[in-house]
Amino acid sequence: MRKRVTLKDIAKIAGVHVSTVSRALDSTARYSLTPEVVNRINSIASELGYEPNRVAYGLRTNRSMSIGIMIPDITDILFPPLIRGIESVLEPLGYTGILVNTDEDPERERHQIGVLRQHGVDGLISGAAHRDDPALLRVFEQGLPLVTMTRRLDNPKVPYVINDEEDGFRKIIAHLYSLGHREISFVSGPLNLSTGHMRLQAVKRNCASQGMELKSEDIVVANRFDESEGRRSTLDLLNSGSNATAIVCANDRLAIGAYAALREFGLSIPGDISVTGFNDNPLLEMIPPGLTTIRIHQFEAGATCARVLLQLLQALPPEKQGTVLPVKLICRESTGIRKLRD
Amino acid sequence: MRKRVTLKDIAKIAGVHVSTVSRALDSTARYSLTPEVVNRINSIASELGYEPNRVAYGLRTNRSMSIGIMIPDITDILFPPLIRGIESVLEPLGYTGILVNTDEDPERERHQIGVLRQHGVDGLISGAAHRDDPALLRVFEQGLPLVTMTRRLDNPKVPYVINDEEDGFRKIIAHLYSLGHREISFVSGPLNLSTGHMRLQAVKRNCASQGMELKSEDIVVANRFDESEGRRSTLDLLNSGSNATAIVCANDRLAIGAYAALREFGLSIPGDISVTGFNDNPLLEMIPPGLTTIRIHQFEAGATCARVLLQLLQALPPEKQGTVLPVKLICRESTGIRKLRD
DNA sequence: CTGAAAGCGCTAACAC
DNA sequence: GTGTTAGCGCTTTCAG
Repeated sequence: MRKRVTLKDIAKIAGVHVSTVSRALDSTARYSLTPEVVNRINSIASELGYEPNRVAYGLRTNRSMSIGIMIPDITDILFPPLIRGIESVLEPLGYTGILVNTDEDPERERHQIGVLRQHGVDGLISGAAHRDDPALLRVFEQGLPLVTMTRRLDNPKVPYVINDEEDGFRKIIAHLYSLGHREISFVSGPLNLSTGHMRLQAVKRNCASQGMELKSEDIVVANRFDESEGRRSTLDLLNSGSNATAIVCANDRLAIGAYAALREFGLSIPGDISVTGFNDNPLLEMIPPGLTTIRIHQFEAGATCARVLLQLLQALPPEKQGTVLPVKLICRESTGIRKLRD
Repeated sequence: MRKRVTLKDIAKIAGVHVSTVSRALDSTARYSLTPEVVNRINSIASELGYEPNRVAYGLRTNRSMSIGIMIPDITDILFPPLIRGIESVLEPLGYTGILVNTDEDPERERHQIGVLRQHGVDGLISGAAHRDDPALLRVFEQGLPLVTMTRRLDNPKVPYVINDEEDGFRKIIAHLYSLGHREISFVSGPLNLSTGHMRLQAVKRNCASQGMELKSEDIVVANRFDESEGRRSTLDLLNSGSNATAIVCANDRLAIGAYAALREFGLSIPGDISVTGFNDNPLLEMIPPGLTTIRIHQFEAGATCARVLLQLLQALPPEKQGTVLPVKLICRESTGIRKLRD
């Protein structure tokens, strides 16, 4: 491979010292040089196709200009837009992201954090946080800038950006109530994730305040936020002979699983039973009946995380520890007026 | 932030020289030391939570242990599995991936290549290659290990891993023929991409050899591999009054767009017209009618790319310049026997 | 305004 | 077997 051009190469040609070249190429240090020499050096640099060596820069300055992005699984349609959001604010500032998957496995997460450390990332954005997450907590305590995305730790000190789950389920419950539903069942996400936990709390609270029934037999907890668990959970619900007229799901993937289960039982949506989701995955519109759900701002969530991290990187105290992004109810065809009892 | 533990710290405690510590921690250099001192150093290192500084390592050895992964847009469901495939082989060897999006924009691609260079990536996997791609060609000529994924350059020297598009469309055309179809139309992908170009050639060739008609008016070229272009292209086709009884699409997303267009025309699939795709996106099964398509091995494609890159990194001549992965026909409900003319 | 020199943390000859 | 030394490419004091 052809050798890279270095400051030394430029210095030799320009007949100046490397430190002069370094200054000429650094917009904040340029001021101290003769414009003439700055121009000469710049033109030589671009002629030679000089690319600064960030590895050397990083060693010297202890800033790698890279940030770690941790995700449970990039294959989940939820995460790519978040990543683009992060990129949209970090890239213009010269940062690059190193992406790793944790598969919700704490051991793997620990390992990946080590890898990111070794690379000297300047900060960390985690979309893979668990409520109790010793590895992330240690990162935080060691002072490496960290913000969690879409999820949060139980520990309130760790900066986070999440969606307004409370408001989302308030809207869903109110919507169902207005359609005449008085007893619902809930397919919850895993409770070791803040999303799982908070959504369950939100549903309980809002049912109570609306005067809707949510029996404990009508709550089933999925082990993962995915279709197969959505199907399994819904089958459990159906087999238990519940009277609920609507199934509220903690996210869209669970709801799609619920569709499958209901189909197997020969029940129609929303004729026999209504179903709701959370997130508003883009492909949803193609899957009939269109799912009534809550739209979150994925791209914006990523971008906000990046902005918060940026403040942390500049050692500014973040404006606030946690940011809660607004959400919106999207009504489609999966919810209808309560079926009359026969 | 708490200062990182360095070799020097360990050396001081162990009462040896840094180079001794370096050797003790390097499994290939350990042999030259007393087992006793190796053990002592290792235990001190793990006690202190030593993490090697890859930036320093990289500067010294000129190997960053990172590889660049270029993707048009991570938001496209096609790419995440490829990335997991790459990761599955590179990660165990200690490599990490730096992911960048190009949005099919050559200028952005050029920029991202620069960024990756600056980070000193040891190699590059591009899923964003264009048939004529000066920027990638330059990377190749400069000797930076490079392999293109799922797509290839026209220049046959650049290593690539692609799917067997020829065989895929052979299977599709044969399938349609067996259902009685004799005249089809084709929604092609962009011709500046090898996938677009090769699929068009494959369809033409296989129609000819089967004795099926593919009029030039029955070919419409989409500007992007996405749903909106699939819809637009299909509308063009329908408005032109073609006699084709099946619409072959260059990928699944175009086919989903075709579904929308046909729905708007009040045509039923496959009653009035059959539709086929390519790729077999996982969510497809949920969208009725189930799309008949070609399944490619996404994860495996990524993994294969990584393996090829690994050979290149060890300066081994790759076993072959190009790898073509097998594909499989998946028959669902979007194809049926040819509608009888009225 | 520019040069000299030190050093970030690590590896790899080369000594002894 | 282990220590010494040099240096990867860069930034940043300190001189002059």
